[in-house]
Amino acid sequence: MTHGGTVDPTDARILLELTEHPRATTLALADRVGISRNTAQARLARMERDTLASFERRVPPAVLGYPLTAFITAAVTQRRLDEVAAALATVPEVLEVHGISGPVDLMIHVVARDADDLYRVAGRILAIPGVERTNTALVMRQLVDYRITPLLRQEAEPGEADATSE
Amino acid sequence: MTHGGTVDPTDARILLELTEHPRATTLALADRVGISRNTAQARLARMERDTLASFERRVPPAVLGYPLTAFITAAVTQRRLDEVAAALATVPEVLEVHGISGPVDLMIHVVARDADDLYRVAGRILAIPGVERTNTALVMRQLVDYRITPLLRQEAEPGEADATSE
DNA sequence: CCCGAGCTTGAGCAGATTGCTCAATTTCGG
DNA sequence: CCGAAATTGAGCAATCTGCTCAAGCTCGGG
Repeated sequence: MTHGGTVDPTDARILLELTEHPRATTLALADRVGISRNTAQARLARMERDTLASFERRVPPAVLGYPLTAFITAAVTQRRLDEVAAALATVPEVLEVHGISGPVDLMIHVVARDADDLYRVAGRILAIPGVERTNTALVMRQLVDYRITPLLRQEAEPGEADATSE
Repeated sequence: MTHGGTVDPTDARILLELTEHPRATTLALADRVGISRNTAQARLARMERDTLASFERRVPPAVLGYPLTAFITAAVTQRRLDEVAAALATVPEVLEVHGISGPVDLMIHVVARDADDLYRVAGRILAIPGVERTNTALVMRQLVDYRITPLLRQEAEPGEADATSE
C-alpha cells in the first residue's frame, strides 16, 4: 500500500536501485527488484511519464560556470505574484521560485558566476516591478547533500507500520 | 570552451537531450548531438561518474506521501554547525541543509505529510542541541518549477560571446 | 611551425537488451 | 466470490551495448 503518495513499495524499490545506478537497464532493475522484465518496463515508463521530476535537477549549476548559490527572499506588491513570477522566469539564473508563508512572499533560488554576478542578478530581481524589497542569503556551504533515500526506504519496506521515522 | 565550469558545449548538448529523454540510448544521444557512438558513451559515463548530481533529486517527496515542503532557517550556537548538521542528517524528513550568510546560519529544506507532521518535524529540529531558534516558511505554491535549460542552452551554443543572458 | 598527447571517429562483432505481443496466472478491491 | 487490473513467462526480430582497434583530428606547448 502507499503512504498517501502515488508510489508503492515496488516503485520505491525501483527508485532505490536507480539512485545507485541511474542508467541501469530495465532487465537489471527487474532482476534486482525481483519483478518481471515486462513489469519493470511498464512501471519505469509510467514513472518517467507521471512521477519523476525533470532530469534538469541532476545538473549542478557549478558545472556550467555558476558556482555561487543564493536564496533571495522577496516581498511583493499585493496581487502581483503571478506577473512577478512570470518576470522571474525570464531570468536564466533563477532556477526555482516558491511562494512561501510568513512576512515575505517568495523564496527565489538563484545561481551566479561570482559575487559581482550575484550582485547583478539580485539587482535585476529587485528591478522587477512589483518586487518591493529583497534579502539575499548566500550559500556558504552545503552541510547535508540532497538525499531522499531515507523516505524511499520507508516506502520500500514491505509490511512496515506507518511512519516510524526515528 | 567552457565558461568556467567543467561542461563543454558538447556535454551541454548531451544534457539538453537528456532533459527531453532521460532514458535515451547512447546511440540516440549520439545521433541527436552529432557525435560518434563511442564519444557519446565515453562522455556519458564520465558525466554520470563526475558531473551529475544524484538521481534522488528527481524523486518528488509528494509521491512518497510528503506533499508539504518547508524551509526552516535556524540560528545555531557558535562552533556547533558540524554537529548540528550531523544531527539534522539523521532526520529523514530533512532533504538538504545549506549553511548561509546573514543573521541565521542554516537553511533547512524539509518535507512533511501534513501540518501536524510539519509541526513535529520542526519541533524535532528545534530540539537538537545547538539549535537556538528557528523560523519555518511553508511553501504555499511552486511559482517557477526548477529549470536549468536556459543556462544549459547558453553553454550549448557554439561560438557564443560570454554570458549574454537577457 | 612542428610535435605529441588526447580526443574523436568508424568499423566491427559477440553478447545483451529492448519493445512488443500473447496467453495464463495472480492479486486485490468491491 | 467475482471481475478488473496487474503480473508473469515465453518468444522473437530489431536494436543497442561494450569494447577493441587503427586512423585521423584537435589543440596546446616548445
